[in-house]
This record gives sequence, structure tokens and C-alpha cells, in this order.
Amino acid sequence: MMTRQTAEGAARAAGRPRSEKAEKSIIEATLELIGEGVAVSELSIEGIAARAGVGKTTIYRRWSNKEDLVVDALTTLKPPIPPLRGDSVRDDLVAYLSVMRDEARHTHTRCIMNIAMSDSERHPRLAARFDELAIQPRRAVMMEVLRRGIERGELRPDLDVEMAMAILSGAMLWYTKWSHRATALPDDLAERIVDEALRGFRPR
Amino acid sequence: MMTRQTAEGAARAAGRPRSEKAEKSIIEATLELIGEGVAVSELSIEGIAARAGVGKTTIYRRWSNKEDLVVDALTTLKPPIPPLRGDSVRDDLVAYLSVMRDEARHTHTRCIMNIAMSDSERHPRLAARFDELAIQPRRAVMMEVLRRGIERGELRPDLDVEMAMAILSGAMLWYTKWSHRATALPDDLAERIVDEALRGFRPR
DNA sequence: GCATTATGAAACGCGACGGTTGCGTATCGA
DNA sequence: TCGATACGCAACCGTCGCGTTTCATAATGC
Repeated sequence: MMTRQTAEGAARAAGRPRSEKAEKSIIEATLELIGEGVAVSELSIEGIAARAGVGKTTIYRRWSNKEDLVVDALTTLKPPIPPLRGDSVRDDLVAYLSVMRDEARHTHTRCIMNIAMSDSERHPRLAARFDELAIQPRRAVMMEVLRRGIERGELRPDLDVEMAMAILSGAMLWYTKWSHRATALPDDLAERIVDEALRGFRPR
Repeated sequence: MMTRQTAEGAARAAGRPRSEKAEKSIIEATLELIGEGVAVSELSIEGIAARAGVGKTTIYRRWSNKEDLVVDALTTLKPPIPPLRGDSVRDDLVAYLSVMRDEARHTHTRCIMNIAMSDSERHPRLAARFDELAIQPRRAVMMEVLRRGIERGELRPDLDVEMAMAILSGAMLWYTKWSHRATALPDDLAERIVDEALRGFRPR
């Protein structure tokens, strides 16, 4: 799964070892640029090298192309915080959507989202990695919350969990995507979405 | 609102008039390229000219920069078909979401969506134009459908129309955006979304 | 010390593209 | 017929990024 070019395992490294600091700088610079809204196609190795204070050579020695570098950079992104479990489905869902909402506020996250969404046609490997790192874990958390709600009887037993997730996350996605032109997001957006959605999710 | 450089209104055009065909070709080529997944930043005047069978000069004579051209190109996109009004809220909503779904199938529309979503940070004028042309009209149609539903008593009188729209469109957006990696969209997706959402929207 | 490898800096040739200009031709009004 | 304007085409120069190479220097093992 390693996309880098190191042959770590073999002989016991003769000369000067590779600078771990340089590596960090490169990846950090890449993420910074992406965070500032630079699209993958606009990313330049030269730009990254300059920002990282590193020679181009140092980059080419480790990654053979831009996409490999971006993939590795994305890999270092930790799924920040899946919300801890509360006592009710409502609380958990509100917490979860609040995180989504807060992430959408920050340009950094928004740009990364953009890359994931728009470059998916062009860079399938990138999209796959992002899916694996960012989408799936959150998906899993939310599915678990919903499933627990069904077990506890807070939600209809016949509720389509996938659909419920689409409705909840989709509504938040809709707000964060389309309305930041017009009005700012209301503070209680997460609560309002959850309360409206739960109307149909609860047992009759 | 005209971004082009023509001075149409003034004197009565002396020499050879501008070819309407060339203009069409240029805009068509631009839309084609966008439809094929080329991002705005990757679009080249040269590429457009080549595709349109036109000299670069002919393009520069009309638009002073790339963004102006793209804006004009987007302008020619007609909001394809807002669904005609049926007899019930459910039918209208299903028809509406079905259109959304079918559009998402076609690469063309998907790429245009991508541009609208991802380049909005970088090209505000573009995003604004797209919003005006594609988003707002559909938004209006859907709001009207929901409002009519409330009047007819099919929906709760206290239903938040904006929220309802976010839930319905958001759910479809979610499916079309994230699941085309895994499974294909089910045929009755629109019906299922509407039926699930309406559970909470109807009067008790 | 010495061989080995990595480092940042600079320069290279190369191709893509931007934006301009000139050319010969086509199409209009007068 | 003549001037004006548009056309497609090709050539041009300047810029930028790529991917490579060279260079002096720094860090490691023997």
C-alpha cells in the first residue's frame, strides 16, 4: 500500500539517512496548499518544494509523481473526531452533525472536501484513498449510532439505516454546500435537522 | 450583464460581421470540455480553439479572459426541465428527484456540478452565475411544490420548507455523490427518499 | 580518513500555454 | 470597386512547470 519509493527493508542504509524533517515539511506543505484551495491539477512540485523549503530533488527522490505525493499526504490525515457516544440517538446525531457543520466552516476542510468530490473522476486512486480515510469511518460511526437506536426502540425497527444516513448527512451537506452564499448557517442547524428527520424515524 | 466585448449598440457595423457559427462552436467546445471533466483551471484557450475549429484570435476578439468565456458558456445552459405539476406532493417530489437522479447519471451534468461545487471558492463570479441559472430556479420549483402541499393539507402547516428541501435534495445529493463508487443507484431511489421523508412531513 | 548517500540550490532542455502580430482570404456597407 | 472588419492559420515571445543533472555540502558507517 506504500506508494513511496523507499526500499527500507533491504540493506542497512549506508550513507546519510533521509531527513525525516524534510519529509514532514513536504507533506505539510502539500496539505497547506490543498487547504488554501489549490486544485490537484494546479499543484506544482516546484510550488510544494518552495513552500516546504526543500529542493525538488528531495521530492522526486521519494515520490515519482504528484498523485503519489497527494495520496500519501491525504493518508496522514487522521479522521479528526468521531463523536463519543451519548445516551440517546438524538444526542449522538446532533453531536455528529455538529462536527460536520463545524468542519464545513473551516476553509481547510472545505477545500479538501472539494478535492475529494471534484477530482474523483480524474483521480480515482485519490478518491478511493479519501473514501477509505474520511468517508467510510464516519459512515461506520453513524450507522452504528442508528443501529443502536433501533435496538433501543428509539427508532422504527424497519428503518432503512442507509436511507436515514443519507437524509441526515445529505441535509447537512446541502446546507453547507449551497447556502454559504446566502445566509450563514444557524447555530442550531444540527438540532433542527435531527429533530425534523427523527419525526419520521421514530416508532409511531 | 454582458461579459462579451461587442459594442453592438453603437455604429451600424462596417465590415464583415462576426460569425455566429464561430461563436456557437466556441461555446459548444467549452461546454464539451467541461463536460468531459476538464476543470476550469485546466481549460486552455488553445484547446478550446482547436476543438472548436477556430483561431485563438477569434476567441480573444470576443472574450478577454477564460472566466468570461466560461461564464457566457454557462449562461447558455437552459435549466433543462423542471417537472410539471402532478396531483399530489408525493408525485411532484418523486418526479423532481427523479430528474435530479437522472442528471447525476450523465457525466456531462456531473462534471458541471463538480465545477460549480469545487471552483466556487476560486471563481465566485462563475459560482454566482451557476447558482442563478441552475440552483435558484430548481429551488423555486421545489419550494412551490412544498408550499402547495402545505396549503392542501398534505404536509404539516408548521413544516420548515427550507429544511424539507434540504432533506429531500440533500439525500439525493448524498446518494449520487458518494455511492456511485459502491453500488449503482436503485431504480426506485426517488420514491424511497420521498416516502421516507414524507413520513415526518405529513400531519399527524 | 574514506566511501556512501542525502540535501538544497541552480541550471538545463522540453513542452504547454498565454497573448500578440502578421498574412492571405472572406464578407459586409457604401 | 473600395475600405473596413472578421476569419483561420501560423509564427512569435515570454512564462511556467516538469523531470533531470550538476554541484558543493552535510551526515552516516567502516
